[in-house]
Amino acid sequence: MDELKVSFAPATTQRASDVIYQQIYEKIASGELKTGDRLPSERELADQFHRSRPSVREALRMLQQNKLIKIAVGVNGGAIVQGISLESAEQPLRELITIGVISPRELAEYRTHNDRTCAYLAAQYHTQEDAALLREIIARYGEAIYDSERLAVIDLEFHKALAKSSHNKLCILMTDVVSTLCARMFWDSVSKMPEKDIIQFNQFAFENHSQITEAVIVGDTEKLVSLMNTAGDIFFKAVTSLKKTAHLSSPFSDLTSL
Amino acid sequence: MDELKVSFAPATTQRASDVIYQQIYEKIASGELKTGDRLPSERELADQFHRSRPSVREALRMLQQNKLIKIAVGVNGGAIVQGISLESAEQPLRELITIGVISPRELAEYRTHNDRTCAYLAAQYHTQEDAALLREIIARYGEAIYDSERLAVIDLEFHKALAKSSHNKLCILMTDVVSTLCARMFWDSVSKMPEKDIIQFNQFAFENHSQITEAVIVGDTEKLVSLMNTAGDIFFKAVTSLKKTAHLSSPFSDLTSL
DNA sequence: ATGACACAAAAGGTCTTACAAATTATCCTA
DNA sequence: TAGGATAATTTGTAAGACCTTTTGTGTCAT
Repeated sequence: MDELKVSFAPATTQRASDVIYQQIYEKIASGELKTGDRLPSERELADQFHRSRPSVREALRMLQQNKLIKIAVGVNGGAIVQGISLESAEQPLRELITIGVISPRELAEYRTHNDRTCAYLAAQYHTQEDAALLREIIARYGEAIYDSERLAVIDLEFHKALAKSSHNKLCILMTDVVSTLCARMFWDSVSKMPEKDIIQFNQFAFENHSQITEAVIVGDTEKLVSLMNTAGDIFFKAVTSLKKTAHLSSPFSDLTSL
Repeated sequence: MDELKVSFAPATTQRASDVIYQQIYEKIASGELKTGDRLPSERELADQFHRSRPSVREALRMLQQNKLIKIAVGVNGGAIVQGISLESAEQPLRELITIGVISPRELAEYRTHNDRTCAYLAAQYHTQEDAALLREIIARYGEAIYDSERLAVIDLEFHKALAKSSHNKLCILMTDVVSTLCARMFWDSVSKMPEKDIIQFNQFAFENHSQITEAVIVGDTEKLVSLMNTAGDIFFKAVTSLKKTAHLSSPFSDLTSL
C-alpha cells in the first residue's frame, strides 16, 4: 500500500491547565480582561471550566510566571490581571545576562549600539516634555560631577530618558535591561580609577551627554554620529581601565573575563 | 514612641511551589543540571522536598513555562532539562509584538537599527566561516530574483547569518525576533507592487545586500554606513508602497495601522 | 526461533476532599 | 466611638485514588 500524501496535525492531547491558561491568556491579550481586573476565585474558575482546583491552580502559576497576573491571599484576594507589559519580556532577558549566557563583552557592545539607536530616534521623535526632562537631568548631571555615587544614578536616568524620547518601546525595553545591568559594571570600573581622573572623567562625560542632549533637541543627526562614538569610547576606556595590560586595539576582549 | 528608623524586608511567606521552583532553577543556572538531564519523577520530587505532589506539579508548570524543562508522559517520561537558551527570552518578546504592545512602526525602526548594529559588529568579528556562509547566501539571493517567494526566505537567512557573524548573542536574539516578524509584513507589501517593479526591487535589494556582505568582509565600516542607510530606505519604500496617499515625510506613520 | 499480541509497570494527568493560613469585613463591647 | 474578637472569604497545602499514556516484557501461536 502506498503511503498517504496527506499530512496530519500532531494529535497532542492538551493538558487541562494549558487549556485554562490559553483561555485566560486570550482574554487578557484581546483586552477583554484589563489591568486591575480581578479573576473569579479558584473554586469559581474550577466550576466555570468544569475542572478541578489543582488544574486551575497550575494554570494560575503559569500566568503568574509570565507576569500576567498577581495573586493575593485572604478575603478579596485572588488573581489580579497585570496586562501584558514590557516587564514580561525583561525578566527572561535579564536572566540570560546574569546567568552568563550573554557575556559582558556582548552586553557592552549592544549597549553602545542601543544608545546610538535611541539617540537617532529621539532626534526624530522627541516631544517638548522629553526635551525638558533631558535638560533637567543634564542640569543635575553637572552638579553631581564630584559625587560619582550620585552621578551613576543620574547617568542611568539620562539613558532611560533618552530611550523614552525615542518613543520606541523596543528601545525602552532594551535600554532598561541592558543599561541597568551595564551601569553597575561601568561605575565599578570608574570607582577604581585615581581620584583626580574620576573627576576629569565625570566632567568629560557630562559635556558629552550635554552635547548629545542638545543635538537630539535640534535634530542634528550628523553631530550625533561623532558624539555617540565619543560616548562609546568613554565607556570602553572606563571599563578597560581595569585591566593592567590594556590592549586598546580590541577593547572588548578584556571584558570577557569580568 | 518614636518610629524606628530601621527598615525591614517584606516578610513574605513563600509558596512551596516557589521554593521548589527556585531550588531547581538554581541547579539549572549553576550548571549542576545540564540540558538533557532527567529530573526525578513527581512522586520522588515530592518525597525529596517533603512536599505534596500538587506543589511539585505547580513548580514544574512554572519551569515549563520558562522553557527550562520539557515534560513527557509515560514510562521513561518526566521532566527533561532544557537549559537556559536564547529561546526563553524570545517568546515573551514575540508576544509583545504580536499582541500589539509594540507597533509596526517601532518594530520596523528597531529592525533597521538592529541590522546596522549587526553589520558593524560583523565587520569586526566575522570569521572565515561566516564570510563563506554570507557569500553562499548571496549567491542564492542572486538566483532567486525572479522568485519573490523564495527570495523572502533567503533574505531572512541573510539577516540571520549577518547577526551570527556579529558574534553577539543579543544581536542574534533580537534579529531572530524582530527580523522574522518583520519579514512577513515586508514581503506582503512587496507582493502587492506591480510585477516589473518587484523584479527591479529584488535586483536592487540583491545588489545592496551583496555590497554589504563585501563591506563586512573587508571591514569597511565607512561604506557600511551608506549601505545600511540605503537598506533602511529600501525597507521603508517597500512597506510604505502599500499606502495610496503616501506621506513620504513620515514613512512610518502608515505602518501604525497595519 | 520469531513475530504478534497481551499484560504489567512506570510516570504524568486529574479529581475529590479536607484542612491550614492569611486577610478583610463585621459586629460587639467597653 | 474606638478597639478588639470573630466570622467569612480565599489562597495554600496535603493525601489518596484513579485514569491515561507509553514502554518494556513475556507468552503464545505459527
